[in-house]
Amino acid sequence: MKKMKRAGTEWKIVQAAMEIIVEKGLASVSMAMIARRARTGMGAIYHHFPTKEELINNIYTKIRDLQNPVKVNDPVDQKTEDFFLSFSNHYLSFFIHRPREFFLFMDQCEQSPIISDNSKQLDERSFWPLVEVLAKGQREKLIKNDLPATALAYFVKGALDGFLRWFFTRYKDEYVISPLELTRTIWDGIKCPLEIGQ
Amino acid sequence: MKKMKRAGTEWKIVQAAMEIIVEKGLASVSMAMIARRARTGMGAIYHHFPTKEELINNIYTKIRDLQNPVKVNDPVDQKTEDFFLSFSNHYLSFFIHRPREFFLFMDQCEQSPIISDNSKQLDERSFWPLVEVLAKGQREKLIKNDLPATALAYFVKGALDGFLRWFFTRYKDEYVISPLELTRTIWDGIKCPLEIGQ
Amino acid sequence: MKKMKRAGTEWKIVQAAMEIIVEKGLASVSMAMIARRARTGMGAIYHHFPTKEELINNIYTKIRDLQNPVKVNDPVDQKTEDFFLSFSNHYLSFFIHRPREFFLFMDQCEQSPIISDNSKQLDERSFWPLVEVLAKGQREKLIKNDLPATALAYFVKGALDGFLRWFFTRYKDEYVISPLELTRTIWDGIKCPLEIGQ
Amino acid sequence: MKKMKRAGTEWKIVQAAMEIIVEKGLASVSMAMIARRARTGMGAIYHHFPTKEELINNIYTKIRDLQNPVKVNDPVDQKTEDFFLSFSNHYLSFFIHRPREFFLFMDQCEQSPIISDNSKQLDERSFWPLVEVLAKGQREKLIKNDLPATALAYFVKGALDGFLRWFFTRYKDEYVISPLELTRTIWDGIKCPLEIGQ
DNA sequence: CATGAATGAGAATTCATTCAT
DNA sequence: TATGAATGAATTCTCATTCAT
Repeated sequence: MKKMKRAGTEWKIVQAAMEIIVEKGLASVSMAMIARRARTGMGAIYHHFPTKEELINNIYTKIRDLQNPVKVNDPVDQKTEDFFLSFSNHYLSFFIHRPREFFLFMDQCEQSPIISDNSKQLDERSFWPLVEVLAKGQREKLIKNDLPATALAYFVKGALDGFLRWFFTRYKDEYVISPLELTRTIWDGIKCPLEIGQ
Repeated sequence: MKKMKRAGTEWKIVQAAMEIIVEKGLASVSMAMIARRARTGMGAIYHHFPTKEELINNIYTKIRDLQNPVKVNDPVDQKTEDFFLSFSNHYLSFFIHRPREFFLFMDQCEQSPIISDNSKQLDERSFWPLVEVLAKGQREKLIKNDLPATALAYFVKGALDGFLRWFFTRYKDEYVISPLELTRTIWDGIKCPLEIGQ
Repeated sequence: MKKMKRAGTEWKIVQAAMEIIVEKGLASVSMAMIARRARTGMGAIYHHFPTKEELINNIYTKIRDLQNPVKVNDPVDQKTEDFFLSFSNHYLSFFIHRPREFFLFMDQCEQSPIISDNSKQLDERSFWPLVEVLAKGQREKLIKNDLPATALAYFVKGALDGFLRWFFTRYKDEYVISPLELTRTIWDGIKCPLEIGQ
Repeated sequence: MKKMKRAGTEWKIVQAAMEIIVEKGLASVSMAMIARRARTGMGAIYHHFPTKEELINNIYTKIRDLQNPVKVNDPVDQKTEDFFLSFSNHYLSFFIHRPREFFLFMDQCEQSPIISDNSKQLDERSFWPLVEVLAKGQREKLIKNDLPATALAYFVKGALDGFLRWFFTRYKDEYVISPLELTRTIWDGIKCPLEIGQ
C-alpha cells in the first residue's frame, strides 16, 4: 500500500516531466512547473530524484531500458535482412504503441548535453546491433558499401526518427499506416541492387 | 580597443552564438557567454536582437534563407527523379560546404520549442517542394504509396539529417564520401520496384 | 538562522519596501535593496509579488483598503457638514496615527504612473463619498458652486495632503496641533457665506 | 541661424522629456526614449545636458524660474489679503496658461529625490513669500493661528495643486472655471471669522 | 514521506554614458 | 555639432535546491 503510493508519486512526476518538456522544451522547464503539473510539492521530486539532471537522465534511461530488453538478439544468428527488418520494426513499434511523449521526449533530449555520457552509452549499446548488421551486410555484399556502416546506421536512425516525427506531429488517423512498409523501404534503399540475371 | 567599428558586429554575434550553442547546447548558453565569445558587450547583442529567443530564431531563419534561394525550381517542370535527386543533393551540399556549425545549430534547434511558429513556417516553405515532388512521383506510380507524401518527406529529411549528423560528428576524412550515392540510396528506397519483365 | 519562519515574511517585505521608498524615492529603489532591508532573499520577494510593479501596487492598495473599511457611511444619511467633517477627520487621523511611511509612501505613489489603473479605481471608490457629499452640499446651497464638486474634492484632498506633508516632514512636536481645526478651516472655505441678517 | 538651430534642439529635448515623463513616469523613462521622442541622437542630449539628472533638474528649475520672475513683490508692502490672493492667482494662472506638461511634470518631480537640493532651494525661495504673508496675517489677527504659518502654507499649496491636478486630468471644457473663486475659497477658509457686531 | 516558502547565485535585460564617424 | 552603435555595470527576475513544518 505504501509502496504503491510511492511508486505512484514517482510515476506522476515522470509523466508530468515528460509532458511538460515535450510542450515547452527542455530549456524552459523548471522543477516548480513539473511539481505543479504532477500535483506534488517540490520536496517530493527531490525525494525521488536527487537533481534535475538526474530526473531527466532517469527518464531517458528508463525509456531506453524499456526499448532494449536485456536480451538482444545477436545479429550473427540471423539472416541479415531479417535482422535488419526486425530491428527497425521493433524500434518503430516500440514508440508507436506508447504515449507520444515517449518519442518526443527522447527526440528533444537526444541532442542535448543534459544527457550524461553515462546515459549516452546506453544509446550506443542499443545502436550497436544496427551498425553490426549493416557491416555484416556489407561484408556479405548485400548492402551498399559506398559509405561506412556507421554512416548508414545514422542514416537509418534518421530515417526512422523522421518518420516517427511525422507520425507524432502530423498523422491524423486518416488512414492506416504500416511501419512495416517503411522498414522495407529503407532496406530497398540500402541493399545492393540485384545483378541482372539473378 | 574600446569601441568596436560598426561593421560586422551583428555577424560576430551570430557567429559566436552558433559556435557556442553547438558546443554547449541550446539550454546551457547564456547571453554573457555569447557576448564574451563575440568580444562585445551584452548591450551590443540587445542592440541587434531584442531577446535571446529572437537571436536564436534570427540565426535559424538566416540559415534557412541562405538555404532556400528565392527562386526554387518548380518540381512540375522536371523529371521527378531528377528533381528529387537535385533537391536532396542541394540540401546535403549546402551544409557540407559550410562550417559545421550551420548544420549542428539547425539540428539543435529544429526539435526545440524555442523556434517560433513564425520561423517554422519558413521550414514549411522549404519543405514543400519535396512533398510536392513525392506526391507527383506517387501519382506517376514512380514512388511507393504506402505512406502519404508528407510522411515520406519527413522520412527523407530524417535520413538526410541522420547522414549529416554522422558527417559532422563522426566522419574523419578517412576516405572520400559521396553524398550523391546517399541520395541515390534514398531514391532506391522510395521508388517503386521495377516489375519483372520490364 | 538560515531559513525564515513562514509567518510575517510578506509583511516584512512590505515594511521594508515602504521604508526604503520613502527614504530614497520610488525611482531609485532596487529589489535588492528591499531584500537586504527586509533581511530576506530576493526570491522571497518574488514568491509573494510577481514583479516590482505589483509589489508597489499591492502595498498601495493594502493601505487604501485599511483606510476604507468595507462599510462606509452613506453621505445621504447625515447632515452634510457633519459628514464632511467626519470624512476629513477620518482621513487625517488615519495617517496621523500610523507610521509616517504610510502617508509618505502614498504621497510618492499617487502621482506616479507606476500605480496601475486597477489600483487607481480603488482611489476612486474611496474618493466618491467626498464628491457625493460636496455635490449634496451644493444642491442644498450649503457649499459654493463656482466649481464642480469633483474639482472641490480634488481641492480638499490636496489641502489635506498638503497638511499631512507638513506634518510628516516638518512638524517637530513643538506644540499640539489639532487636525480638527484644519478640517474646520477647509469647511469654512468651501461653505457658502452666511447671508447678512441670518 | 546656427544658434537658432541649437536653441531649437535644446527645446525639442526639453519638450520631449517633459511629455514622456508625464506619460510614463520619472522612473521608467530612459535617455534613449527621450532621444527618440525628440527625434535627435543621444549625443545631442549630452551636448546640452551633461547627465540625465541635470536634464531633469534643468527643466525643473527652468519652470520654477519662469514662475518666479526675479522681482517678487514683497509681502510687507501690500495688504495681506491682496497679497495672498494675487500670490495664489499667479500660481494658478501660471500653470493654467501653459501646456499641461508644465504642471504635471512639476507634480511628478516635486516628491522625487532626483531633484537636487540645489533645485529645491529654488522651491523654498518661491515658497517663502507665502509663508511670510501667512505669518504676517496671523500677527495681524487676520488669519487663524491654530496652526503654524508653515503648516498653513503647505495646506494652501496642497489645495492649489489639488485643484490643478483636477484641472489637468479631469477638466473637460464643459464650463468656465474661475481660479479666482478658488483662491477666495482658500482665503475664506484660513481667515479669521468676523466677530459678531464688527 | 510530503509540502511549499525561502535562499541566493546566476541569467536575462536595461540604460546612462561614451565616442568613432 | 549630430548620430547612434557600443559599453558594461546595475537591475530585474528565475530557478535548482534546501529545510522547517
